[in-house]
Amino acid sequence: MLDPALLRGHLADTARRLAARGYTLDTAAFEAIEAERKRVQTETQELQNLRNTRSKAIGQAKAKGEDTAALMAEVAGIGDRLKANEQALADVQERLAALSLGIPNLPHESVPVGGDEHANTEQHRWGTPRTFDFTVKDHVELGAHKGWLDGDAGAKLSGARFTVLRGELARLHRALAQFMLDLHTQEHGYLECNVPLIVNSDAMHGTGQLPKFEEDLFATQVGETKRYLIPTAEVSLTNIVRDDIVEADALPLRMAAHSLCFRAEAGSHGRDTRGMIRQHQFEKVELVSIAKPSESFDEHERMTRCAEVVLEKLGLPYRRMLLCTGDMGFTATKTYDLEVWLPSQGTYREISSCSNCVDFQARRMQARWRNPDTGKPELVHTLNGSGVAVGRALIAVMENYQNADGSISVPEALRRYMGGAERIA
RNA sequence: GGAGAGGUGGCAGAGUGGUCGAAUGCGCCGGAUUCGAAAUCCGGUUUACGGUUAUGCCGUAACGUGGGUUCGAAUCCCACCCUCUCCGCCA
Repeated sequence: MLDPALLRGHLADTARRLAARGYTLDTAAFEAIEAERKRVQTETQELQNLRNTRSKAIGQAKAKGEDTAALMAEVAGIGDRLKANEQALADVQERLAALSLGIPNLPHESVPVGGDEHANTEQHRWGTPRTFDFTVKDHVELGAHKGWLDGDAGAKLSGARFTVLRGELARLHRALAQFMLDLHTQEHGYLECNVPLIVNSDAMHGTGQLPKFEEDLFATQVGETKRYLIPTAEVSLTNIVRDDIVEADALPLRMAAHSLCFRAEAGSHGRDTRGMIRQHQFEKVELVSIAKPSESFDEHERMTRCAEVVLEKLGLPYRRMLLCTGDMGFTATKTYDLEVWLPSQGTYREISSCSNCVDFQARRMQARWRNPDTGKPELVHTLNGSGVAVGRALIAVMENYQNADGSISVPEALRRYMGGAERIA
C-alpha cells in the first residue's frame, strides 16, 4: 500500500510514476472518493463528540441526583443519525481501501523505464557457458533415464504441471535444497526458519497476494475458514513481523526457509509446458530481510549477492538483470532477477528474483520498528529473494553438468550431500 | 471430538453500566538527591486515524474479533477466533 499522504498530497505526480509501470490510476475517482471520505468522517466524528459529551453530562447529573429528562430528550435523535453516518463511513472506507490495496508500489528512481522484459538491463555476467562436443539433451530427455523425472506419473496423480522425481535425481534435488539452506544460514547470517505452508487471508493481504491476485493461489476450505497455500515462503517469513514493533538492534532481521510453493499459474497456459520449469508445486529456498529504511537498498544488494553465491558455488553461469518498471511485481520498488544458463535453450532463464518492497508491505502489515532517533514506531522495509528456486536449479545442474552418455556429474559443492558421489547415472 | 479456565497498556494485574485510555506494581525515559552509584523522591511513558492558525494543539477510535442492548459498554447479551488444563484420538 502506498502512503495515503502521497495520494492526497501529490496525486498527479504519483499517477505519473505509476504510469511508468503500466498502471493507470483513476485520479478523478480517487479524488471523489477521498473528498467523500473526508466529509463523512468529519461529520461522524462530530456526532460522536456530541453523543459523548451529552452522555457524560447525563452521568454527572444522575450522580448528583438531578433530573435527566431534558438531557435525555436532547440526545434522543443522535443515535440513529450516528448509526447512519458510521455505516456510510464504513462503506466509503471500504471503497477507499479496495482502491488503495489495488495500487502497485512506486518504482525506484534507479529502475529503467520500460513496458516489458525487453527493457530490463543486464548488470553483469558470471561464468562461461560450457561448449559441448556432443548434442546436448534437455532436462526432460535426461530425466527420462531410469524414470528419474516422470511427468506422466505427476499427471496421473494430480494433473498437468506436476512431476514425480525418483532415485538419484530426487536425491540431487534434496541435496540442492540442503546446500542452499546451509550456505545462507551458516555463511550468510540468515536465521533458519521452518514455516507454515498454509496461511490465512490476513497474511496474504499483508504481502500483497490478496486481494488482487487470488486466481494465482491454491486455497483450502475447512468449514467456514478459507486458507491459502503459499506461492512463496516470502509470505510466511515476512508476515512473521506483521503487527509487531521490532527493536532497532534486531535489524536487519534475516530469515531463510526451505519450503514448498504452490502456484495456480492462471494466465500461463501454454508457457513452459515441457518439463519441470513451471510447476504448480515446487521447492524454493527463500531469503527475507526486515530492514531499517536507511539500510534497505544496501541490504538489497547484499541479498542479491547471497543468491549469486549459490550459483557461483554450483558453477552455473548466470547473469544479473535489473528489471524495468513494466516487468516488476506488484509490491516491488526495485528487483534484480538472476538468470541461469540453460544449454538446451541456449539462453538464460530466471532462477531467482530479489526485490526491495520498501514500506509497501510493511504498511499493509503494520510492521514497524522503534526508531531510537525519534522514539516512535516507524514502518520497516521488507525485502525478499529466492536463494534460489530448487527445481530450476536442478534443471540447470542436469543440463550444464550432463555427459555424452546421459549421466550427470555432481557439482563439487553438492557431493558431501550425495554421499561423495561424483556423478549419477 | 468432550469438559473446564481464560484473553485488558512493554510485562504482571485491578476494574462487572457513567468524569475509565483505563488503578496498582514492574520495566523504561527525564529530573532531584549523591563525589559517583544503589536506595529514595518527583514527573513522564500506548497506538491508529482525522483536523489544524502543525517539532504543538483539538477530535475520534481501540480492553481477542464481529454483531446486539443502552443516552452511555472494558463492564450486560449473542456469535466467532485464539490460548491454557484434563480426557479421547493422532504423526
